[in-house]
Amino acid sequence: MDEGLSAAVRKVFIDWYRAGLIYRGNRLVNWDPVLGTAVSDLEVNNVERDGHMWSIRYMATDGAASLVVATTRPETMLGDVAVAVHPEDPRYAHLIGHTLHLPLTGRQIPVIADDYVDKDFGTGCVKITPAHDFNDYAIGQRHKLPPITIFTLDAKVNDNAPEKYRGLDRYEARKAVLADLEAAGLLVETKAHKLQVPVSQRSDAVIEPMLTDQWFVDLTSDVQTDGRPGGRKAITEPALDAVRSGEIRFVPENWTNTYTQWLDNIQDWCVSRQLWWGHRIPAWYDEAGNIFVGEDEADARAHAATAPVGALRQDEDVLDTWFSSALWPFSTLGWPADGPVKNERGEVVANWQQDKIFLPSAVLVTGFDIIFFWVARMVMTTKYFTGKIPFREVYINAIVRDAEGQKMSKSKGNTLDPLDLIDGIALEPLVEKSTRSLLIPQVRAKVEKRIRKDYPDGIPAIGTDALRFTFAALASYSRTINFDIKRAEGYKAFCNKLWNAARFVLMNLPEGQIAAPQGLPATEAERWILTRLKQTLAEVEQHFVSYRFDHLAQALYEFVWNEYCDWFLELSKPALNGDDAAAAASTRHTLLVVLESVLRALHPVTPFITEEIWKDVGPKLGLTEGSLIHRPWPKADDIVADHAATGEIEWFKNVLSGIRKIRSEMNISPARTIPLLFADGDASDHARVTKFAAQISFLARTETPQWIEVGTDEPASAAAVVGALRVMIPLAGLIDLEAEKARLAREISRIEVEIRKCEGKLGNANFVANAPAEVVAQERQRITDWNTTLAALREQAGKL
RNA sequence: GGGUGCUUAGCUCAGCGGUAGAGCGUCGCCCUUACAAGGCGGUGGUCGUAGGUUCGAUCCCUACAGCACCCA
Repeated sequence: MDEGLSAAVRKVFIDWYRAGLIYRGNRLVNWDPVLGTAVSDLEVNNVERDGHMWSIRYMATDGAASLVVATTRPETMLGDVAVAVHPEDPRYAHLIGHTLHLPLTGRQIPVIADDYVDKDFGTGCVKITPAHDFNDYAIGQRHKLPPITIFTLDAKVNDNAPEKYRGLDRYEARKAVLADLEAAGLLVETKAHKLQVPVSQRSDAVIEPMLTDQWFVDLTSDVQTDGRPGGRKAITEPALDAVRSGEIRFVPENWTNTYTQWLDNIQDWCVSRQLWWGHRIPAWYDEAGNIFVGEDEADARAHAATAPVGALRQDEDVLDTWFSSALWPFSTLGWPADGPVKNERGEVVANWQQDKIFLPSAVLVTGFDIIFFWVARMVMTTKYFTGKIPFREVYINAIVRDAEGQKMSKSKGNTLDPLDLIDGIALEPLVEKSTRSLLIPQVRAKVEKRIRKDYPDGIPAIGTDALRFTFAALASYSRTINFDIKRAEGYKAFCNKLWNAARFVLMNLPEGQIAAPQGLPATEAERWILTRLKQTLAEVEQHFVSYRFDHLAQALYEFVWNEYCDWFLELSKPALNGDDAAAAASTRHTLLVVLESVLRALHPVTPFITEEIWKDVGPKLGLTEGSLIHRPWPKADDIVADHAATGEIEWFKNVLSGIRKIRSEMNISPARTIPLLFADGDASDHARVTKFAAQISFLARTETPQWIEVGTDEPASAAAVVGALRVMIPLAGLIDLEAEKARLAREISRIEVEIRKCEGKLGNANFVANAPAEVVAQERQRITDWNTTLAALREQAGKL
């Protein structure tokens, strides 16, 4: 173990001990009889198991009466010290204060009254075994009944029990006890019962509550007997306040409740473990059992109030692993040394004097499953020992589950190795790998079956960037992520798309650097894509601030694919190949500039592919950083918006989509060049058609568009409507007249539905009176637009 | 028992008071000179159930159901 961190652990233990905040006590703890160690409450899982509820009769010593207790653990009766009933239970009021024969033991125990007892559960009588049940322990304390431990540390019956049961395992003892009760006629009833069984997280062994000597951190007392502050005041409350006051913020916010609720109900922290690895507890005992705590034996002696009796012996136990983890925020910065900390090669690895400025750090990223284990305890120790909070924000990420929503775990064989997702793996090796460590044949068969069903072709190679992008895209505020490989495959396609877009841009550039054009970019398409880039970057920045990586990934995905690739790259083709040299030069530069900004924005999410592409892109812009990671973050503010251009391009997209839709629905081959006519429309439509004629022809594969003058005959055509403009494709030889009529009819009825919805709203006096003016205005605008479209569609239908 | 979430298209998930969205799947046409890991165009949802608040509810409130997790 690293000496610097060991020093931190020792100092914390010793300081807390000398402040009266760590104590050694004989307490009931969660004992793992397989590992032979105490474990903390947090390391115990309660699982539902099928068991039994046994009813046992205890006879009163006066011979007149008896009562029946119900229990799920009959063997613990060997350690019973009383039977409790509810003080207001009329059935048993007459027995309170009497004594009972405890069967099989020859002991006598009292009947006591305690309102912990639930009158309606079982028989209303509860056997009290303080040494092996937490609730019973509390009752025992209240009634000053000394506990009787009946198990050894490996859960076998000990010498406090009658001889016949000694040495039996707790479950063998159960059988023996039941058999003897049965024989004595005292077993009244046996019935099936579902019960909560405490199970050790690490060993899966059933926990046995056991009275042992352990070390505890006081987190619950307000004030010590000598007047010094107790653990609640000194440790727990400052940690609560740090979050309650907003000094530390959880993202998503609702985890604040989880944190505060736990701290509000916290118990003292059992920090000793009977394991052979870990930080050894810096405590020594003399032959009289006195405790000496210190850096080492000499220090411990020096700080002792009394002289030790005989030789000192160090505690064999080690500290809970979370004890040292709790110190991470400051132990890693060199604390408790007050200067440079060197490693074994003499290199300075930390220096508290300098490094403490990194406290608090900005953010801790972690899973909600260790909010108690780790987050809360870091806050406690950091506040106590440095007076500062450890971090300002705690981002709680979701936990990844398999496609069926099951928590991934090695014992279930449903884990996915990230490397297998990145590189791909064939079915057989995947099956072998997933079942290799499974020892139970039934589980093995089940896992194999599931894998063959879920991944019949193995796992395709997703790639590092695509996997990273996938997790970003899945990182919403929800608490679980059901991992679906299909989603990752989609994002793999995105990486491919980006790669190909870059190839297109680069292959269209001449040798050498690409200079920026004088003044504004020459074309509206450029000014539009720059405006959209500006908006996207602004959005991305917001999503970083709010930790919405899913929205961030989505925004960049949409910009790259749906706008840059689908529209700008396509629009650049006529510009690059057209006659306007200035437009071509300007477009080349804009293609490059937007790509370079996108690479920067995507770099945190897809670091490798962006870096690789940038190696070619950066130099073309004369950038000197040499590596994408050295480039500054792209700022929305650095880009000039042009909203007029946006309007122009939106119009263009509508016209083009209209033509494409007709082509597709009328089954006109994409390769075929078709005639194109425009009719009606306003002055701006005329100007736009003139401006975009070449691009429309190029991208829609049409002949040069022609206008139909008002009043002249027009050929039967299929038409799309954009505002008041009719975009028409003559039918002759291309289109089925009936099919077009049907298509128009569908379109008309769809719009009529929309109009009726609008009319319904606007016809409602309450809506007009109560809704905000802008909502009403928006509704009026919509109905106007729909009516314009409808009129154009009807005119077109009439012409057929 | 206490608590916290979730329930939206076939699947995985966004949206959370004012025209229901994405990816994958699916259907049709296309190997069009960056990309078939692609292009273009479709299909698909009374937003768990029942009440309530509101001019208006997938969104807010209440109850219920189902699922998940946390703490006893």
